[in-house]
Order: sequence, then structure tokens, then C-alpha cells
Amino acid sequence: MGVSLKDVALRAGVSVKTVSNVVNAYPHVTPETRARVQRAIDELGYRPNLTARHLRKGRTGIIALAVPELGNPYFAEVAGAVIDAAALHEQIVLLDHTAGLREKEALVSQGFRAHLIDGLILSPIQLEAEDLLARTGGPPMVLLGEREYDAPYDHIAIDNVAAARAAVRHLLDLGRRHIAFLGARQESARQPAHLRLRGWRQEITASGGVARDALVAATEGYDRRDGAVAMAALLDRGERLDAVFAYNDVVALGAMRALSERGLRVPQDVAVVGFDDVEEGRYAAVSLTTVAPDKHEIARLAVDCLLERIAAGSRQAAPPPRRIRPGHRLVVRESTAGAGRRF
Amino acid sequence: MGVSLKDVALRAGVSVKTVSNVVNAYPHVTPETRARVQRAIDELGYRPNLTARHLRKGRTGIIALAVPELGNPYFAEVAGAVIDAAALHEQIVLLDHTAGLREKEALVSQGFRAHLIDGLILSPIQLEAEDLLARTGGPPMVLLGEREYDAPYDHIAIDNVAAARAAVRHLLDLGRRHIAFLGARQESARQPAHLRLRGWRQEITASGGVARDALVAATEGYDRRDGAVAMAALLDRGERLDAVFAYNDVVALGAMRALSERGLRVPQDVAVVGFDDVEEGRYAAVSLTTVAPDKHEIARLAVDCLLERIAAGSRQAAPPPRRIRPGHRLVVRESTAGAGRRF
DNA sequence: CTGAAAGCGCTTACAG
DNA sequence: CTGAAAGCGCTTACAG
Repeated sequence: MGVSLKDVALRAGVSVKTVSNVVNAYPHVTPETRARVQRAIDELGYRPNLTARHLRKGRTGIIALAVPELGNPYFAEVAGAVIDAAALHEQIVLLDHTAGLREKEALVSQGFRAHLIDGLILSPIQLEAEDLLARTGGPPMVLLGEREYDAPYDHIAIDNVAAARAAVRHLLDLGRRHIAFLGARQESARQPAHLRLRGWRQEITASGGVARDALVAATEGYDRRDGAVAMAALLDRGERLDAVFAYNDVVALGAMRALSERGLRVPQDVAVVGFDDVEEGRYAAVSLTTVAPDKHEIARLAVDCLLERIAAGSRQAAPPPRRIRPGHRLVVRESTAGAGRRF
Repeated sequence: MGVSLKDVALRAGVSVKTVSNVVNAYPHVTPETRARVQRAIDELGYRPNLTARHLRKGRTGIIALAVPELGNPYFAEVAGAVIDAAALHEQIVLLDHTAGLREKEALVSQGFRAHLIDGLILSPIQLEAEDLLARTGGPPMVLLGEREYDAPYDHIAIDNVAAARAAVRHLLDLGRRHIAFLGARQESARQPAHLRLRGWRQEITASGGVARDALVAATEGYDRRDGAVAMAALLDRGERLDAVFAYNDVVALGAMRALSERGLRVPQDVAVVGFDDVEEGRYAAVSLTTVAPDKHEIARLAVDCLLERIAAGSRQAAPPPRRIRPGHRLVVRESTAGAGRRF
């Protein structure tokens, strides 16, 4: 059905090689030949068949991005940034979501769609190091996010401990002394929020305070409902608290909702800090103070890194696995300072 | 580098055809042969090369989804639902965003990545009918969303006029008589929010009221900031109003933020209704009443419809373009009723 | 500067 | 039930 190189060659009266040369902007073609071929291309409405090209070249120009949940605006925003970053390199993004399920994450990391994709950017939540070690073959992979592994893969993540410490520092500077952490998983052993929790602990301890486990609230997942439920549970337990540092923005937003249902004011009664800087937090009734990772830098680094790995795939010297730290900053808004900036 | 059918065939001592038969679960293979081939596959770690299969079959198993903006949670949620619906049919989703730009929408509709995708689901905002008519060739396409066209494409959209009328009806039933519409584009000629605006107008008129143009607030785009800016402008003009019907939830949320900055209470002073039922609206400080389209049904219908078109592509009788109406309902929450349900 | 030919890895009539 | 062979549409050494 489609028009092939051969059809164009026939029409232009040249070989397919010459048409291919024109299509691929190969420099050494006489202007006359080029013009003749171009005319044939236009007349026939020829479009290169990417599948065939890919089969031949062994690369597809497609990279996969697997995030836990598109319903979490942080991942939606990152996905958008990755699509844009990839487009700069004429790469297309195949999007997958894992629901934060270990099996799904493992499946994806195992090269679920190998041969279809040149590489994979994975943002794991539950994946364990052993899953990664079990990985054999499969295309190049770059990891994103807080989880860290002793496995030979590039990892792009802001300094989560430092960022968490800065957030807690900010609350301490405000005079808050009873700072809860919201968003630890139930099972203490496998703790995705490990680094942020550690930052919370370290900063409180460094300030001479006591990081009380009773102020660490477990959640099942990391969405708004989890935040609301955990916050309510903490309040029901009668814990005394004057601040909350949440694992991420949506958990923080859910918590704020629970606070207001209890008649507690933010920030007067309880100051709240989130993590992610999603658009939504800026327009909340009380705008949300948050740790803002540079999402565009994260996306750019992830794509660049992955493409580098893909290019190196054929050659000998691949660089050793890297840990790359994009920038981040604390954005102070109303949820910690009545007079903070609004947006 | 990879292991091919031929390698497996060599190892198993059969022809590639036989291996292919086993891989594709062709029934007429003797158990012994099958077992032998399977063993060779396992030992070699063979994985079919999808690119080659696609080249041969003329289908790639990839469908593209183009939405305006992943930063808008409605589209992120729909994208997630489409990915899930596609996975049910073993189809993979390539995601693109158009930023709601006409050129980008036109580019995508023109079969930007033809040959790479079997079909396209497009959610246009600015695209005009002439762009669609200019479309020649390209893979099957299904349209999503409020815009309607006189062009031969399947279109999946809830009844926007009826849904808008129900929302306005709800406000009227509450006794509100000065209902603003938020989210019309500046340029009156090309009006993406056409149907919802029409619903607003019809219902007010039907109730014996007057649909005043002064209560229609223009926005540049359709995000939170646009909602906040438009709401502020309306209030600055001194318009008397006691309710707002917004083009979508994020516009409504932005408007609520602007209202609270002015010291106006929702719903006591101004009742607010949105459109989309994004997760975020349920957890807003004042939870948002909204029109809830059935996103999963939308996704399912879009994928089914597209796959049907793809399958029919080769055959003669393709069904005529259809207009399909998924379900929707009005979800009443705190922004219109203090005693409404919270989530 | 251009052409003829091989081959990427698969599926599929066509034989047997 | 299985095999030998062609071909999907492209790129790329290799000649000339």
C-alpha cells in the first residue's frame, strides 16, 4: 500500500541507493539528481518506513519511560519533560506505568519490550536490588528517583537527604519542634522513602532535638488519600505536632485537607512542607511550601545519559555507572509562612 | 548481537518455520518438536524481534496518543486509562503532547509518525476542520474531546451540552442566578469551549434567565493560572455573581484560589462547578463539584474504536464515521453544597 | 557521484 | 506436520 524507496527510484529513474542518499541528506549527490529525486518523492508522497529503517540499523529511535503512576502530577510533569527532552534528539517516548508494583517494575526492567526500544528510563518504587542484579541483557537503562541501588546503572536523583534536611531546617527555623514525617511505608524493611526519612531524622538530631518514631506516619501508597488518612490517624492518636514534612506534595495536600477537616489551621497550628513542587501546590487554598527538584534538568539528564549509553553500546568503553545529581531548591509558600510567596 | 529465529532453528535442528510456529503458538506441531524447540529457545534466551515482525506484518502494535498537556491531570488520567486499555489488546502507547498548538495538532494528525504507529488517538484543542480535511493517507485516527468536526473520523465525547446544562441546572436549583462561565478563549471565532458555553447559555435561558455575555470570562489557556487570572478580572470588573461554572477542574481550582484571596467564601458567597473530576478536586480545601466523564469508558471506547478501524483498514467495508457518547454524571461536593459529600 | 546486491529477522504462501 | 524460499523496506559495504 505504501510508497517505497523502489517506487521513487523507478519514477526518478535512479537506483534505490540514490534515493536513500537523498532522503538521508547524504552530501555527495549532484543537484540535478537530488532535484529529480525530490520531485518524485513529492509527487508520490513518499514517507520512509521507519520500521524497516530500524530493523536495518538495529535501533528504533524509541525510548521507554516507566513511571509508577501518571495520576501523580509529579510523574505526569516529569513525563512531559522527558518527551520534550527526547524530541530534541528525535527520539520518541513510549510510556508505561507500573502502579509502583514490584513485579511490574521488575518486568519492565527485564526488558519487557526489548527489540522495540533502544533504552529505558525507569522510576522504581518497590524494585529491589536483587531484581536489578537478575537483569540480563536488555537495553541500556537509567534509573530515576529516590531509591538507590548497588547495581551497575546510571541513577539520576537529587540529593534527597540534603533536600529533606533543608525542608526540616526551614521548619525548625520557624520555631517548630514537633515535626511529623508523613509517607513512610508500613513495612519498615523495604522503605522507599528511606532517604527523605533519613534527612528528617538527621536534621532534627543535628538541631539537638529528638526524632520520635511516633511522629513517623505510615502510608500505604503515596497519593492524596494516603496523606489524608495518615494525617487523620496521627491526630487521632493524639500526637502533639506543629509541623508536617510529607514524602511528596500530594501526600502533603491530602494531609492539609485532613487538618482543615479537624479545624486546624495551616500554617498557624500546623506548618506543612511537601516535596516535588507540582503545579497543584501553587494553587492550593493555602499554597504549599515544597522541595522543588529541577524536573526539566532531570529529564534532560536522563535522556542524555541514556542516549550516551545507547551510543556506547556498540563500542568498547562504556563509562562506569554514574550517580548524577540534578539541582533542587526549597520554595517557601503560605503553608509555612503566612507572608510567603503565593505562587 | 541478538539471538534470532535462525539460531534457535540451528540449535533445535529444525527449520525457522517450525520455530516460528512454536513461537506463535501455531497448533499443528508435534509435542516432541515443540518441546525441543522450546528448550532451544530457553537455552538461548531467544526473544522475538518485534521490529522485524512488524515490518513483515505491516503493523507495529503501537498506537499514538496525542493530548494537549500532561500537566493537566485530566489528560494525565486519561492517558493512564488509555495505556491500560491498550495493554488489554497488547498494544503499546506512544505518548505525545501538542501544547494545544494548532500546528502541532495538525502535524500529528497528518501522520507525523506514520509507519511507526498503527493508529492515532488525538485530543485536539485548536485544530480546525480544514486541517482535518487536508489530511491524506496516514493511519486510522480517532478524535477525543469537546471539539466536533465535519470530517470523516470517529469521535468519542460525552454530550458536552447536556453535561454543561446539568451543571448549570444544579446551580440554578441552589438558587444562584448570577452564574459566570470561565474558560472561553479570547478569540470568539475559534471557540474550543463552544459546547460547554452553549450548555451554559441554553440552561440559563431555559430557566427564564438572561445569559449575560459580561459573565463569560475569557482565558488564554485552560490551566490553574488562567482560572485565577480570569476570576480576578471578573471580580475586578465588579461583576455581581454568586456562582461559577468553569470549563474544567483546574480552571475552577484556580478560580477558587482567586476567590479566597479576595475573601470570598465557597460556596456561601460563590458556588463553583468544574468539569473533568480530577483527583485533585476531591482533596481541595473545599472539594469541588464537577461533571465526571467516565474516563475509563472513554479510553476503552477510543482504543476499541481505533483497533476496529485498524483491522478494517485492509478490508472493504469500513463503518461510517461514528459519534460515540460515553457516560458522565454530576458529582456534588462542598463547592456547591456545604453538606455535599467530601470525596 | 551512482548502482547492484546482500542482509536486518521475521512471516507466509507454497510444496511435500 | 515440516521445509525451502521469497519478501516486508530499508541501509551499507563494495564496485565502478
